[in-house]
Amino acid sequence: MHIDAVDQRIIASLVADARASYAEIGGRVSLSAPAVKRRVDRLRAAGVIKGFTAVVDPAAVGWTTEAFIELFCTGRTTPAQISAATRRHPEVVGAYTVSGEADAIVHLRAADIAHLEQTLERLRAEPFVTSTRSMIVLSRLLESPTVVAAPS
Amino acid sequence: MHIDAVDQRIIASLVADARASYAEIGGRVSLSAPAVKRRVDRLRAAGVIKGFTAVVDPAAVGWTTEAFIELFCTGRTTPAQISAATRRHPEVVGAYTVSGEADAIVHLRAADIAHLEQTLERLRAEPFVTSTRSMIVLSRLLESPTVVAAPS
DNA sequence: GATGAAAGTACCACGCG
DNA sequence: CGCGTGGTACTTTCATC
Repeated sequence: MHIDAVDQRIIASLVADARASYAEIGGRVSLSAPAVKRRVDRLRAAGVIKGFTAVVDPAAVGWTTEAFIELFCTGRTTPAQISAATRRHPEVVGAYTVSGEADAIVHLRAADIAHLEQTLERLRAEPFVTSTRSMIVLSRLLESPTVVAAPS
Repeated sequence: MHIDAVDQRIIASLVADARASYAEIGGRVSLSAPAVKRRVDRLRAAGVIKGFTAVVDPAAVGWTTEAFIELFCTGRTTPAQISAATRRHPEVVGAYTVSGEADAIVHLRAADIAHLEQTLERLRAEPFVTSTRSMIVLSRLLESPTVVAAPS
């Protein structure tokens, strides 16, 4: 699947405002509304655009505490196991296997410290977890929903 | 600002599909389209809903490499300094000050390892950075765009 | 370009303090 | 009685063919 410069600009438009009309996007990229729609449909079908979502302030819905947890796992732990385990916890908003000391890093979001501690305890109870190292988020400096700029 | 159960369901609807029509959301929460629009406008004005965005597959736009970088800073470094510095780099998709050994954690997304290394070098060149520790992401197991479930 | 749907606006009705 | 919230009616804009 090839993504040209116009596709890039359409994607950038939708990332900036997913509720923009096709006509509005078309005006920005010099295309008619139906032409934009066809491209968007194609991008969605190709999996480039996975969907459209609202950006919600976590604090406003009561989730004020955040942490990154480094997971240290037993020798024979597969990414699939970690994935399955983290998926069971709704507090997990991100999970990645990484190189370095730790085997994985988990991004948690909870209502408060007590809730976070409780989630951490549940994570530590997973059989393959040997130890964890917590980094409580003191302040969120930056968080881009997505990035679409072309690679330099 | 008070968010009631209906607001929660509207938010959940929009997180699931930001391009849903007001009538469609209204059908789900038993409200008329204008009533839904009024609530959405109110939620946006209050900053609960920060905006609407497209969820894009980073790999599809050529950004295949990802890392978390722990930053260790000089004694008198303010969060504002870190924020300003990370904001200058488009590869930074998230930045947080944290408790623990490191002072901050930075989430990077780059085209490839070379691009990542180059970005890391630029970050390390910031005057307040004394050292860094990199965790290259081997696989992304999970990444929720947003969370809206009510705190338990 | 034409048609049907959705967004956006205006105005009125109801319930609560 | 004023304020908040919801509904209906209507106009304009957009999606879709």
